[in-house]
Amino acid sequence: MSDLDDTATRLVLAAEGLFADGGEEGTSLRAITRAARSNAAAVHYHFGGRDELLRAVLERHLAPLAAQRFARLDAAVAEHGRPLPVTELVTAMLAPDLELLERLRADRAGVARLLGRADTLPGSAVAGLLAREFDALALRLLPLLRESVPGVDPTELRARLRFVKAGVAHAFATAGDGDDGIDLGRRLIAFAAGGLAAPGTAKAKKRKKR
Amino acid sequence: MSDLDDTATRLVLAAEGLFADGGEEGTSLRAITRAARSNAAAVHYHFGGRDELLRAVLERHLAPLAAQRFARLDAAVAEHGRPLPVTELVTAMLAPDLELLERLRADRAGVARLLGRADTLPGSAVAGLLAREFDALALRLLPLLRESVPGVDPTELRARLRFVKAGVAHAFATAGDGDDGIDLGRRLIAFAAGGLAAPGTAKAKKRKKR
DNA sequence: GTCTATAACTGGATAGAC
DNA sequence: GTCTATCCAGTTATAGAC
Repeated sequence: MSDLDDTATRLVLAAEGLFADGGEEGTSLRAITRAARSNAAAVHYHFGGRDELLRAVLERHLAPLAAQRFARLDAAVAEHGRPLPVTELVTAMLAPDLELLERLRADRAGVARLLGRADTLPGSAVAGLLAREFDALALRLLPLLRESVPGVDPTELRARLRFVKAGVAHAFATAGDGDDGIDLGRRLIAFAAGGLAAPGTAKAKKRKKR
Repeated sequence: MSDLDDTATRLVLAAEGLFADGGEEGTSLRAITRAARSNAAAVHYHFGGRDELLRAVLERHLAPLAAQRFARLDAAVAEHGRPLPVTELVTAMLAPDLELLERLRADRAGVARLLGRADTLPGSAVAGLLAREFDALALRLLPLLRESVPGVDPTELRARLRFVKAGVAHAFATAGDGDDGIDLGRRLIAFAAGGLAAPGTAKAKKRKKR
């Protein structure tokens, strides 16, 4: 661990703490450099500016999550075969997020809230990052989901995946609000499974054939 | 309409437009007063400061919504009696929001996105406002929901209501992203109804009796 | 790679005239 | 109620010594 007190690492960690409980726009570069016992020039040298530093903070958590989600899906398919039961599918796709949330809730709830806000942040440095991750996940997930929930239009399934994502983001964004207890993960999985498996909003189709 | 070009009204409207497509912290008081053809002193005279102006912008949209939701619920109960079918319950609680979203999507998507971000805004001027509205709605909704979805723990139902709220917020926050079509409202209602009605996460209960 | 010093601005707030 | 003028603390970014 030669980078434990590497300047760049100290900056990312300090930024994480301050962005977490001060808001992204509310915390200044100066506050960060003060906390990291560094200076503004170092931030520009290592990251290029304040926005890219925020991006680095988020990616440090999000990149591992994405990898874990894919691994869990592979494992679930290997264990249960296809079609995957909806609950297994939902559990596999949400487990890494929920485990991270559980880890953060104890002593770093602010970081969880920051991650929960991430995909609605106005700043452009972050936009796209989350969108690309969602697209990649949806690409892997939709074929499985279509088998698990037959009879629902694919574009509707994709919309439902977005709602599930919103639920996850909400769980992160409200971490530490008190009453959201330790069952939140199980409850979110049950809710998401029910929502994904709901009957489709079949309307009068305008297909070539009828 | 004596207040059409009232200074306070001009300020609120200008602020709405700029907060909407510039981010809440990204737009300055000066930009707002320039757009409203007014000045900083007027903002402080009428609202007390920049944060309270943001609060006024949000409340102008949120207050009518809250009233409409209660009215729709009353109407739904009057029409369908109790217990209310889940889909009717969900439709009644979400219709005002979805109609507002539809109205905004055409030419004021930025305002929709602002409202969607509202309950995760770090600033303290807004916090509590949304929380109080949710509490009031949940107080009215939970008794109805317990009848419509029997056999699920009340605290779990409350958690599910939060997930539904998150879905609504998400729909607003992503307004104008392109692919989220005109069916989003119907789809959200179907998803929410399915999630609310899902089987409870019954676990080994530790009750006095067993 | 790291720092100090400073440039070049913009922020919200307010006093006080009208 | 409305404005101008002003205060000053705050911001990011960078030049240039070490």
